Amino acid sequence: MFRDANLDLAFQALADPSRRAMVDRLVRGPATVSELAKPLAMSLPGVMQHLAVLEASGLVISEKIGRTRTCRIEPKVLTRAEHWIAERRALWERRLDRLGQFLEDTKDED
Amino acid sequence: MFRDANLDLAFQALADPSRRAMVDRLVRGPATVSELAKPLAMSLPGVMQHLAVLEASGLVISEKIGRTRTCRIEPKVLTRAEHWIAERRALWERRLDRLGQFLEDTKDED
DNA sequence: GCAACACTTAAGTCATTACTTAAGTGTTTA
DNA sequence: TAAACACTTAAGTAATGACTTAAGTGTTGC
Repeated sequence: MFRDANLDLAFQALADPSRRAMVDRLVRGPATVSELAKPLAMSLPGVMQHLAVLEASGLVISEKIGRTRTCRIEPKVLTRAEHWIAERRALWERRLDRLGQFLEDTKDED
Repeated sequence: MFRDANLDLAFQALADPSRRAMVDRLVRGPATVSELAKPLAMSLPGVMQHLAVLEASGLVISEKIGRTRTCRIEPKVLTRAEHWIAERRALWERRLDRLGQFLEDTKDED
């Protein structure tokens, strides 16, 4: 449970606005490196490096055909990150409920 | 929509396993700095710096009473991060559905 | 009052990140 | 076949991150 390198890489990847923009583009369908680069005020090697981070995290996979590389989302890691947060929110809400119940139960005890 | 510094900070904060361990502890209820530090093989100033990152991201708030500082989760940012992912997953699933429908519709066209 | 306690600040180190420009490699098109 | 295209590699730089140790501040218990 501790030292989940997958989550490290996933959240790290999502922490950068350029990479989130790339993910945002890719959930709408596959794209080439150039297409991903177009809206980003950045050199192509810069985009490649972001892509490498996204691939290392497992959020994105890509395949080269001829001279163009096509990238697509791989949703498993995205789902895992979402679940990590959802579980913690559930714990937090459960605790709030217990707290509310406790306050309710002890409302007029003194 | 672009340049969402809140999400930058939130995902960045969650990218570190020590900070996730702290969040994990705090969703179960408030804790002092020392309590947060105990399971982390790290000096207290190290923990303080992680706490500063968590507070800067808005994931955690803390209050000092006497000589002890008590930390607690502030769930808004956690929820926002979860929603960012959930929206992208929804977009991705919607696209898969459209694609499936398209394949279904054109199944025996040739 | 003074020692233990619970942080807190400061400062230094080493690694990683987010870029850049320049110079490739292999593929396609005219 | 030569130029344009779509990356790709390499290398350099400035900033940020994740720690550390040492020294400090204010609070509490004896």
